[in-house]
Amino acid sequence: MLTVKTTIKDVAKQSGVSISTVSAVLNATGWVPEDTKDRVERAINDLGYRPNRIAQSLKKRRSNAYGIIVSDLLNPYFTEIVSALQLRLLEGDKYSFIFNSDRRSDLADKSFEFILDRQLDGIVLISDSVSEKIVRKYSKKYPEVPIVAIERDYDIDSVYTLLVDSEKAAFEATTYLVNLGYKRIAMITGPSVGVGSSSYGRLQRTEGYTRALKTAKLPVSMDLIVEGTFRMESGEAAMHKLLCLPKRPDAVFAANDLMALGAMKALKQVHLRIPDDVALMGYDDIALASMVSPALTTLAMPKKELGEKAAEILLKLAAEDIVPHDSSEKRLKFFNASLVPRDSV
Amino acid sequence: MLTVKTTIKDVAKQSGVSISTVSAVLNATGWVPEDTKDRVERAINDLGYRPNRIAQSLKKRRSNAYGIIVSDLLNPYFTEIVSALQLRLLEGDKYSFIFNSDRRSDLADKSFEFILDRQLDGIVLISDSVSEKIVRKYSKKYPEVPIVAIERDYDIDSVYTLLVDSEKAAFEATTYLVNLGYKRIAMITGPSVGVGSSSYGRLQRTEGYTRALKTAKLPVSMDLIVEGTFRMESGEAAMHKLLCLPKRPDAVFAANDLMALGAMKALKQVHLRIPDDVALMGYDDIALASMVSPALTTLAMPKKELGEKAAEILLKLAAEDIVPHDSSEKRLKFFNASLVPRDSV
DNA sequence: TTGTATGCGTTATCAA
DNA sequence: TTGATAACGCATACAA
Repeated sequence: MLTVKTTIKDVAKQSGVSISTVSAVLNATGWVPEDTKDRVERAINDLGYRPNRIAQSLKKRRSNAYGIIVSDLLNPYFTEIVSALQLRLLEGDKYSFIFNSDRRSDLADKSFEFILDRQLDGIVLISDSVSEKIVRKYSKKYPEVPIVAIERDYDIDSVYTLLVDSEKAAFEATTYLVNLGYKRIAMITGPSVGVGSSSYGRLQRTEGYTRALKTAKLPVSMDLIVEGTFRMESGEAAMHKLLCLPKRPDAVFAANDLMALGAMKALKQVHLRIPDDVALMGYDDIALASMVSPALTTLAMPKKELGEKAAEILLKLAAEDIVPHDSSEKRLKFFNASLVPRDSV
Repeated sequence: MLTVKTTIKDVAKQSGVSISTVSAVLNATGWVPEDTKDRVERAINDLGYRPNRIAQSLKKRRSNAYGIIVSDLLNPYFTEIVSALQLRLLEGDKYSFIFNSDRRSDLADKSFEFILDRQLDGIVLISDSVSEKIVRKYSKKYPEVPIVAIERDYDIDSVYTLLVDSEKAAFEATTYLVNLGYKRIAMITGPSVGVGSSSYGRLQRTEGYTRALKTAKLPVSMDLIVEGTFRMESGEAAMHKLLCLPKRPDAVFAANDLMALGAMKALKQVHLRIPDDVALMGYDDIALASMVSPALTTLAMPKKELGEKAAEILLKLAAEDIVPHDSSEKRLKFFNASLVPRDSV
């Protein structure tokens, strides 16, 4: 857009100094005497001058801004992570842009390229928005742009990876149900194809569930494992499917809260009591989980910690002004999800 | 970040032509013979060349990208609008960045400046994230950058404004409750200070409620009007306050769904039945409203339409390549919210 | 048809 | 201390 510009040149003319002097006071580089500094600052104010960030970026080859790619803005799990991440970044005086790929991986890949082409200083990938192929390609092409992946294990050395040990958490959750005496524990899993299928936690959660059943010498029945999409409606559909079974489950473990909420709706529709008829366990601990009734027992993902850790990695790298691979920072970090007992179990 | 660059120059050298030829094939301007075009394209591929968008922006003075500012990413109402907006923009081959001001108006203002300084091609403000003062200042300073405001009436001529007639909707909703025989209808309003207080719908909703009561010759009691923050917890707190009244309300109209959900939790805590003991009406129709139990009766904000309309205004302006004030487009557009009867009333 | 030269708004180097 | 001036990577008017 054709911007009416008041450039550094105008400021220089107005204050009767050269542009390099103006630049010096703007960036606090070099020493400028108080009086000229005042003159320049007044000129800046009078003209309402603001440095053109695009020109700055072109010259400095850094933008002071980061990109965040998320696959589904409608899932509170993501927005809760993003909120923490952005806030922490802002405290470090860095801006961030959010890209929502809206569950379409082609968009995620395009966004990823777009970010890189705009020379953002770093990028955070949450869950499985961007394909491994693209990340691999660009991490090689732009080795100096740090990439932080949350809940996605790219198996690319240069990528900072934050994972949650979901297998353990799911094992504990399922064992908890077992110990309470539930015998037919069903699971609503994440999708095996499409968005969400490559998130780190997806398989892990199912594996933890399976291991717990085996450990407890309970049968693992394929009938009791039904696949969802991580979205609410899919939880509802999955629950209906489970209710059609000749012998319905007495407990259901959903791979995320949204699906658990969907399952809750399905149960209420057929007037089954929670937890008396069917117990319900979710995963994520989104804000909503404690608001519904009965309040949802779930596994708390360390969303705030994940977001903040990602921000801190980025901020540290920026402060050290080093290329990612030279950092002393460990590249792989594990977090834990913890059980939050509420009324639905 | 020090990007290893393969520039247009490298491509030119590799393919044995000049940079202007490369630029010509890249931008499809001018006529380049097939064979040289092929050579250039092969070189681009071999080198993995990608145009530097920052340099492009600096030169072309447009970035092909838009900024979206939102005050609370955790409120699904916003993300539902944003999703529709982004998708439509993408279909028009435009990118957009989301800024979440996280309910802090200072951040919103800073983000707004940041966007403008980065010469994004336009900006969408949702609800009341950015202050009027800042918008006024910059709309004057950058008259060529279109600004679209959703549910916020800035009273600045150049701003495209999309509003929903909430007074009418709230009137209808309240009248609906009256007609069903409810006599003590309470209202949980939006905040009179802080984030949300300047959103267009806030006062409107309360006014529609008041007018409906007056029309029905029902008393308007200040005790029955309690203020929330548009967040879930505030709805819970407000409901508790209402329940402490000597005579409790038989219906509650919350100014948004999130607060209605909070109120629902409060009611369940004290084992009051919905709608038998207390009926509940929300506003927004977020996805969740239909999932809770009882399903929430609410007023459907035209979120998709609002987002898409904003995108279309921007796309149209970009296509016409005209400055905003010369557009034939009407600058103020009203939408309607419609009643969605469900089980909670 | 292709190449050269200039400028977009900054920052940074180096003389003065 | 301050001021020219050369990049940054690209697009484009104009020349060849």
